[in-house]
Amino acid sequence: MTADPKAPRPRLTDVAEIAGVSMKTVSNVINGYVHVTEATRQRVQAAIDEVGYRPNLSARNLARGRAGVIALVVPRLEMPYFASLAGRVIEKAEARGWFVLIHETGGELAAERAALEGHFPQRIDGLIVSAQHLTPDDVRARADGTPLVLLGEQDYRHVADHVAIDNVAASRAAVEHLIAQGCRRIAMVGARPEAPDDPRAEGYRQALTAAGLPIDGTLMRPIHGNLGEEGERATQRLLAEIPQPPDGLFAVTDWVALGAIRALQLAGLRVPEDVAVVGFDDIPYARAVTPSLTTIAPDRSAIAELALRMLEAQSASGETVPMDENVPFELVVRESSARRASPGRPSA
Amino acid sequence: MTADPKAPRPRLTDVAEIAGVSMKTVSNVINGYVHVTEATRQRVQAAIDEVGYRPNLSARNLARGRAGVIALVVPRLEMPYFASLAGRVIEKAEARGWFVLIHETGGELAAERAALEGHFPQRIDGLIVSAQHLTPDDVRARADGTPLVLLGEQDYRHVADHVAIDNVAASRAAVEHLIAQGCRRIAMVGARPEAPDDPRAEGYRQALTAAGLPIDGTLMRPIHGNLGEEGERATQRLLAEIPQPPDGLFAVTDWVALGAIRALQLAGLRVPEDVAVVGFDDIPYARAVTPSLTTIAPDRSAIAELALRMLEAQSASGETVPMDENVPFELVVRESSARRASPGRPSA
DNA sequence: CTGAAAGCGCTTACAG
DNA sequence: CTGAAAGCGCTTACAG
Repeated sequence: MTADPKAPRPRLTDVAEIAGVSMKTVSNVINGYVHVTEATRQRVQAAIDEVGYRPNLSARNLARGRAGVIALVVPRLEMPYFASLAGRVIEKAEARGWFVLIHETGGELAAERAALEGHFPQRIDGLIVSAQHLTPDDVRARADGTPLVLLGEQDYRHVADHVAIDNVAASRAAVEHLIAQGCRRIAMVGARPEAPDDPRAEGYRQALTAAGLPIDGTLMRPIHGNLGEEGERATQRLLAEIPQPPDGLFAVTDWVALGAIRALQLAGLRVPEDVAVVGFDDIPYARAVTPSLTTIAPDRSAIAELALRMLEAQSASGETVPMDENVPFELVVRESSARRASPGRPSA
Repeated sequence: MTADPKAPRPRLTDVAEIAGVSMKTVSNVINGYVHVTEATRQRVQAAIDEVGYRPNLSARNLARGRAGVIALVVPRLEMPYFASLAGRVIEKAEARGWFVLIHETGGELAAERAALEGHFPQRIDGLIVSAQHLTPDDVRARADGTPLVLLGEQDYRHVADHVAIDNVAASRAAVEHLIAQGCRRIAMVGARPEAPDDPRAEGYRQALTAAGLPIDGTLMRPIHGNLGEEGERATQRLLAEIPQPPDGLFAVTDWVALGAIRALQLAGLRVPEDVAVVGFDDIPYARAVTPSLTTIAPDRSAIAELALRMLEAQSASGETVPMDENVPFELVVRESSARRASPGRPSA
C-alpha cells in the first residue's frame, strides 16, 4: 500500500508481471473493457492495489493521440460565480480523465477572441468559454476546429454548442418577485441596450408588461464589466438623473447588486425598506452581506455536466449541429427583497 | 499561420525537415539551450512560426519522466482569496510548463490529509497545500515523497517548505491601525485559542500590549471554518455575552469580517462609527460592500512565485532543509475603520 | 555544433 | 479471451 517514496513508480508491465497476464489484459481491466473473465479481473485488480499502480497519463494521452486537457476560459477566477463554476467543471472533468486548464481573460474582448482561436501554451482537446463580450459573429469567424462549448447569457444558438440557464425566464422570475413584493418602479442595472438581444433585459420587460407596468428606458442602466464598482456608479448616476428613486432594483449579477446596494445606502435609501433588490448568480457572499441578497441561483453542476457531455459528443462525432441546452435555476429569497409593504400598496 | 483545422498537428520532425536540421537542433532551440548558432536558431524559429508548431506536452513529459502537473490544494475555490491565489499559481506555473490541478478539500481535515499523501487521480510533480486544519504533526507523518510547499498562517517551520506573509506583523499592523483610530476595546473574531500558537492572535496581543491596553480573553472569539456565517454567529455571541460592545473588531479574514459587520449592524451598531472593523485578505468584495473594508492585502503573486521556486528546488535537489519564507503585505485602509473620533478619545 | 537511435509508458490493431 | 509488437512525439545520452 505505502511504497518507498524513492522507488520508481510501478508501470503497467509491473502489474502484468505480478498478475501473470499481459499488458493488454491489464489495460483492458483498467479501461473497463469487456472480454476479461471475472477471475482475471480480480487478480489484476489485486496486483494494481498491491503496488499502488496509477496510470501515467502522459503515456496514455500520447498513445491515444489526445492532450487530456480541456481549457476553461472565464473573465476572472476571483469572481466567485466563475470560481464555483470552475470547481464543478474540474470535478466533472476529473471523472472523465480530463484536466482543466483555467484561463482568465480579464474580461477583455481581445483575450476572449484569442482563447477562441486556441492560443494556449499547449494543445487542448476542448474549450469551454464563458465570455463577456464575444459575439456570435466572433464565434462564426473562428478558424480553429477544437471542440467548443459556450456558456453564459448571450444567445449563441446556431453558432456553437451553448449551455446556460433560461435567462429570460430567470430575469422574469426575479422581476416578478419584486413586483409581488409591491415594487412598481423597478430599475435594472446591467442592461445592455447596445446588444441585439439581451435576454435579461427581455425578462425584465416581460415581467413588467405582464403586470401592466410601463417600461421606462431611463430605469435601465447599462454597465460594461459586471464589476461592483460599475454597479455602484451606474446606480449613483441613476439616482442623480431621475426625480424619484426606484422602489425595486434588479441587478444582472450579485456583484453588481452589492455595488448598487452600496450606492443606495450612501444615498440614504434603505434596502429593502425603500428599495428592494434582487441579484443574479447566488455567489457565496450573497449570504454573508447585510442585507443578505435575494438572487437567482443557476445549477452550476448541471452547467458543467452538460458542457462536458457536449465536448465529448463533438470529439466523438466531429461536425455536429450546434445545440442549445438550458439548465434549471432557482429564485432564492433573502433579506434584500423582504418588503413589509403588501403587494399593490408600495411604501412611498 | 492559420492551419487547416483538420490537418494533423505539426511535429518536431516536421519543423526539423522544413528548417533543414535535425530534431535535436529544433529541440535545442525550443528549450533555449546554448550551442545553436544565431542563424540556425532563426531558421528554426521561422519554421516553427510557419507551421504553428507547439510541442506535445504528453510526449515531452513522458520523455522527461515527469507528470508536468502540480496540484494546488485549497479549502474552497469559491472563497475569493483562494481563487485569486489560484490564478497567480496558474500564471506562474504556466511560465514553467506546469499544469495546475486544483483540488478542493471543503475545509475537511481528512481531505487535507488525503491530499498530503498524494491521493490524486494521477501522478503529480509537486504539491502546494493551503490547509486550514493540518498540523505540523500531520505533515511530519507524511509518507509520500512528492515535493511539497505549504501555504497559510500556520507555523510549519522545520517541517516542510512554507511561504506566507508574516502573520504576526500583519495582524499587529491591523490592530495598531484600530488603536490609531481611537479604538480601546478591540475584539478579535477568529482567534484559535486551542492552537499551540496562533500568529494572528499573537499580533493582536502584541499590538494591545505595545499600546498599554489590557488583553481581555472574552473579546477573543474562536471560529472553526472562516466562513461568513460563523463570523456572524461568533460576533452575535460576543455581543450577547459582554456588557458593552467593543469599539473595534479585527477579523481573521474578510469573509469573517463581512459576517461580523452583519451581526454588528443587526445589533443596531454602526460601522465604523460605533465599531471600526479590519479584515484580512483583501478579497475583491472588500471594495464592493458597504462600508468598504479595511484589510490586510497579502502579495499573492509573491506567494505563488516563491511556492513554485520551492517546488523546483525540491525537484532538483531531492532532500532539502525546510525553508520558511515571508512575502510582503499591505494595510489597505477603507471605510470600515474610518473613525471620526480622534485617537485617544474614542466615541462612546 | 549536429545527427541517428534508443527509450519514456501507455494503447491498439493484428494475430492467435 | 490473450499475447507480441508497433507506434504515439518528444528528450537525451552517445557519437561524430
